[in-house]
Amino acid sequence: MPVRAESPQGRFAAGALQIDGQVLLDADAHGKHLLLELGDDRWLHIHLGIYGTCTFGPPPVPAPTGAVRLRLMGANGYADLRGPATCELLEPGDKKALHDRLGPDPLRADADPGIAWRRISRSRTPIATLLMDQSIVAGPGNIYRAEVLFRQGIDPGRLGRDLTFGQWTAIWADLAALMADGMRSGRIDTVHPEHTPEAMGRPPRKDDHGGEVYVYRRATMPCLVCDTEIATTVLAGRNLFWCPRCQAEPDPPAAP
DNA sequence: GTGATATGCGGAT
DNA sequence: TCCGCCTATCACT
Repeated sequence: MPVRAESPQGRFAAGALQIDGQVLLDADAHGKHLLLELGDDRWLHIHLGIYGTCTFGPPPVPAPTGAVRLRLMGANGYADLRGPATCELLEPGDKKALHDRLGPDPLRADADPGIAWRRISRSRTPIATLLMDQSIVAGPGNIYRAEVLFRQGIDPGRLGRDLTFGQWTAIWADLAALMADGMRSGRIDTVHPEHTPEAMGRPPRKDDHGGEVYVYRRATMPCLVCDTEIATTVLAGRNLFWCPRCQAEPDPPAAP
């Protein structure tokens, strides 16, 4: 079944023309990169970046609203892509180069966390920064890095080489579980059932990013577990959040 | 209406 | 380390 493609916004008009009428053969994802196979070893490469969205709807296909970079239409509905950082057609061989520059993805069956550990265990960079480096681990972003470090009680400023293998194994397993859950639900929830506001007898929360979290964007709010004020700082241009008490380790590293 | 902000990242400095 | 990309949303006038 061929797919219809168009670029109402116009910025991907040439690409949409090449896609229009082709059969989508396969889909692949590595970290934050989505890849759709078009045939002849050609793949459509999409990365949403920080702004991008992809929305889906059933037929009938409505007039596009907003800046729709790419609209794909099939028998069962349509998909609208807005504001992606990347929307391009890859030439043969480009896909392999993409995989090669990305670290293991906790959601992929072929992922080898040992490859990431080799980099992390030799690094003098804070673990909170390493977890955002897609060439080390592919997939986690600013929410998961803050939340997984909280859940594992790890100081974000701890250097990669000061992390124990056990801590890394726990981080990896937790990321795999959290991200798989996020894929299923379409939102990021990281709070254990016993720490939900209801279970703790607290008023309901109003986080605006969609999910229940421990520390992300909760600066100056009390920690859900110990009531300590959540700390925040800008690390490598991104807002980092952590609980100074729950994530204080016996051998205190410098603040990030 | 205006401005700040956002689950990211590449390139310039 | 900072800037800019690119779009939508929300708080605030």
